[in-house]
Amino acid sequence: MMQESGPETKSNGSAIQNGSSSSSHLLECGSLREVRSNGEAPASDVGSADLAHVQQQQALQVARQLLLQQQQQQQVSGLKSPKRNDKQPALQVPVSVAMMTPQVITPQQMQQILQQQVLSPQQLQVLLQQQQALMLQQQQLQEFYKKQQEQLQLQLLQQQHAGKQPKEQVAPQQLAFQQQLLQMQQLQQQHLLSLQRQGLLTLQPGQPSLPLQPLAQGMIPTELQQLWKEVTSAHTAEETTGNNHSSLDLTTTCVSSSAPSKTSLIMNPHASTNGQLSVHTPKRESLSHEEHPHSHPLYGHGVCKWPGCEAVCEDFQSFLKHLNSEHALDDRSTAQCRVQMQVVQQLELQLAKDKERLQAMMTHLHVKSTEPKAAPQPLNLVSSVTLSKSASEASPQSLPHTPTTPTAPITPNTQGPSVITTTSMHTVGPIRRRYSDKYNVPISSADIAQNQEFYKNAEVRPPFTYASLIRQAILESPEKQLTLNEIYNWFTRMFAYFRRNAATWKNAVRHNLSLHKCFVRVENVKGAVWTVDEVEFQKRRPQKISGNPSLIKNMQSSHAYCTPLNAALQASMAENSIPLYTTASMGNPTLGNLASTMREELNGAMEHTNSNESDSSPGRSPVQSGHPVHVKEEPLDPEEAEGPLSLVTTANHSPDFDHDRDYEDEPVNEDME
DNA sequence: CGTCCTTTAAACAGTG
DNA sequence: GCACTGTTTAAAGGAC
Repeated sequence: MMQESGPETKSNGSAIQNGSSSSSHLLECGSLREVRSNGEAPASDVGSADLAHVQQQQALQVARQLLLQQQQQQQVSGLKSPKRNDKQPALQVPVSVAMMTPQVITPQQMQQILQQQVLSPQQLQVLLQQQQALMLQQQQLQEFYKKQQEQLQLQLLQQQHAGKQPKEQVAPQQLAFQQQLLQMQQLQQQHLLSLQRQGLLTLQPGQPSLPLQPLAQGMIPTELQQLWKEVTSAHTAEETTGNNHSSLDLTTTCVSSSAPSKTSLIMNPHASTNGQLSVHTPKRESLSHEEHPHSHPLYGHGVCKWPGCEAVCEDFQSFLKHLNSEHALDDRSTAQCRVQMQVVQQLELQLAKDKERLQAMMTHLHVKSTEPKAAPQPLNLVSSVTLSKSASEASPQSLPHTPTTPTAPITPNTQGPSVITTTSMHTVGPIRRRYSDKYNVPISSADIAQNQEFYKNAEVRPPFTYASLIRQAILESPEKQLTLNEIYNWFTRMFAYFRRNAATWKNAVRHNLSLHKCFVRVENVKGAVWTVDEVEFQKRRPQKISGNPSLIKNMQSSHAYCTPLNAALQASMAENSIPLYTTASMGNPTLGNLASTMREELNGAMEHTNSNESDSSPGRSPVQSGHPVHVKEEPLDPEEAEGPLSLVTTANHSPDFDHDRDYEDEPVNEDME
């Protein structure tokens, strides 16, 4: 492309740095195991009998894990094993390796898929989010481990002063605990699987005894908790902690994420930042919020996020009051919790299915990509599957720009989830494929919104026209008007794709602004701003409606419930005929809340999520789904843009992007570590 | 095949 | 003179 000769590319040479965050986490996670044995912080009062007991339990646990793993590998082989690395002994898969399983896609494959858009962005987004969740768990585990080390060392110091405990007993104890940690790591992956398979059926708050059985195979949460307390709390070692509540807690949260993160939730206030997949039970909340008041998953933006509640709570204290009064452990809460559990369960199921599908698609495409004729950009790859740093080094040949590293512009302030970036997906390729024409459907807010996180990070060309994007940018603004530069900024902020080749797309933006009558230039005090003439915009809408049926389907379904996650899920649901969604979840805001909660937690920063009203704009889906309905069956509400999208606008920690006229030159460095 | 639409590229003018 | 903004033209490609 010739755009490099444009004036705006002059300084791009040095600006773009390679992303560094993604791989390091994996590496750290991987190295955690090796480091682990170094911990020499001894500990406390656990007698040797207890120790023996613990070790016995561990042996049992390991055996059970192995069994479970084998079972899962057999039964779920369709899901993940197709591309499993065979030299990796199944029994020893550390979590860092196991977690790579979803990423076994080669960058080539990923790229091709992205370019061809055979996957709906929603599906990819779901995948990304799931990966983010996993990575977050890793991080939490790390933090947890560090904390544990610190505490153990503290206790060592104390005990050395007290002359209480001989050192010999401490080392094996530490070792035992480290083994526990190791197992916890190893269990993360399989636990996810087990969630998918067993899910929340086991989570019955009213029946604490029942749920433990399947989960305990992997976790033994009570024992773990007990062990922790024994090890860490010398002064409370005598106490028995395995009461009903604790088992309920552990069970509940084991469902939500994983044992390690749950443990950290309970015991390590620093480790619980996000619980994306959490099912929030009252009990758990009461535990976690005490120590982590700023990240209560049920509280955000002054609103109680208990499914279906949305009560306004000015501050956190009032929220706690509200939570304890309105959502106490009663029948109603329990029922709601069950519903939520089912929702999550379905989500997990769906995730599993989508993952399987993705895997199959990847496999399929990989075969094709090796064919001689294909491979439009055979060198347009990144080198590492694991989102490693080296990915950025393999710059696409036909794109002289150093690849930008969209290292999680999503959540600059929450490094955790952002680990999963699309570093491995960057570079759309030298040749702009005109696949977007297939989707030359004027977008609605929801369309952009549902994929925003995806496009924010993946350098994939959004399948929306410039006009649609410009309109979206303008409508999203508070005053429904933007200067040209602000439009530029919106593009770069919302789409990783537009962080390069600025001369080209900026020219296109200007061209579109001038060309389309729907964009009205308004002289302002401080210059000129651009606004949208919706009538004009609507006039040009009934265009060809063709293209990917699934995409359209996604669009359709998403409009009703707006949140991106919802959209993807619903689309997939529909395809997979999962009944619960259409009945239990769709009808009430539960799923919407869940989805937005998940999104929020992943985003790290967010504004209100009015998933109820936001941008459903039901009048749009017929148009977009190909039904040539009359253009203005519904007065187009400019407010619609303030739904999910505004949510993302604030996801960037720096709302002021006026500086990013040089965005192309300095892309998203802010969130690099 | 023609038309419409979109994208890309480029030239040009006005302005600060 | 330069950068930015805004307009306009042209060409190409895809969809209908």
